Amino acid sequence: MAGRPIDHRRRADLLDAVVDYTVEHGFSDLSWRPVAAALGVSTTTLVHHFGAKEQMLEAILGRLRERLFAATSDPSGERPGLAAAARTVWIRTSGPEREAEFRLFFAVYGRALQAPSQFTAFLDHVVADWMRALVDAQGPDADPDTAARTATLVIATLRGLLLDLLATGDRERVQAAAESFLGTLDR
Amino acid sequence: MAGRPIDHRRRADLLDAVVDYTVEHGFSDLSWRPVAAALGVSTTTLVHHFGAKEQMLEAILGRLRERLFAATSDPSGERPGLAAAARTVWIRTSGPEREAEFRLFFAVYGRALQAPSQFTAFLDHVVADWMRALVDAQGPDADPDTAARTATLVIATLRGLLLDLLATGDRERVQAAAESFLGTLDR
DNA sequence: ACATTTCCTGTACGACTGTACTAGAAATCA
DNA sequence: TGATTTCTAGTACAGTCGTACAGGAAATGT
Repeated sequence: MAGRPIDHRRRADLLDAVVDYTVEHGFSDLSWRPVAAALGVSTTTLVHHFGAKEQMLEAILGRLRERLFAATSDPSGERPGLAAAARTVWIRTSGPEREAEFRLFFAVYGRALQAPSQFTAFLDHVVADWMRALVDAQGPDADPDTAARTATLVIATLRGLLLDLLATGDRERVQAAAESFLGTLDR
Repeated sequence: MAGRPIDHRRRADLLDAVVDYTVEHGFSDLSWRPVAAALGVSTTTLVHHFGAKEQMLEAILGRLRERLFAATSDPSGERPGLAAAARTVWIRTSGPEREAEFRLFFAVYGRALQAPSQFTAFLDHVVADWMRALVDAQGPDADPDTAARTATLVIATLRGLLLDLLATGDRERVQAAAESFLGTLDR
């Protein structure tokens, strides 16, 4: 009963590097050998830590979700109301810092829609996570149905605007539409 | 100066069948041999008619765009106003008949965002086509800037809602949000 | 020191990829 | 009929894919 202990940090570091590579090089053509070459390790090292390729994809998606959630969620425990929460989310998602990660996000989203059984974890969270946050932002006194309807609308609009921005790069037009929408939430 | 004439209809029929296959089997793993087997032809037949694989992908995307545009655009030359136009678009896009095609649409959209240089034709049209239609629906007297802003918002919201619907299948919640949004356009 | 487990590598194998090449059948004009 | 072009199929080739296998180095408990 002994042996070398499992190095969990090693796997976490590798996963972070793999996610970085995926964000930059895309997700559809991902394969062991180019990733391993970019990280300076052998393909068998990656196989050893992640098992099958499908398991590595799951790990990548989970890590990506952690990153995007951490980047857009507000660490402060305050409850600033729906309008302010939506405005914060838009500012953080539309900024150029997270652009590459959101391109990957939508690439995964689209692929998940065509192969739902292979991306159940992603699809279960892709709407529910933000729904929870935006419903909470409306306070405990809001009517649940209208709160859900409003949260749905906010998520859809902001994501649709982000799709437009990433596709066209026309920040001026998209930003004007976003401000118009966010303005309606203040009332 | 003779020879067998080029059979353009043959290519068009093959393309339609290939698009059908792509809608059903997805777009990321598309390759010659499975498609040819499904159509009952040889791989070299497909190569002969489409050239390189990248050219076939372009042809598929173009044909898909024609289908979606024909399915959502209103053949009547009337000008029913923005609210009615948006409502028509939502009804036609959210119906279950076109679900598989829109799953493919978003899969292509996501992939195009990660490899923009390979999908310039798609990205050039993905917003502009609907923009033109929704700006026209507002009539020639509308202020161009506000018309563009409103059209941008309508496209983004409807596409975001469609993303939600396809991901969650929660038609009741999404439909309620859509009606709430479409109601604001009537004023 | 020794057994045991993990970490990492190199190699190998079958499956699949895009596509170039060859060749026969079909359809046209001269 | 004959020349010419298209259509279709079969074959082959180099490359990539995921991953199974064997073995050496490192790190632990006994």
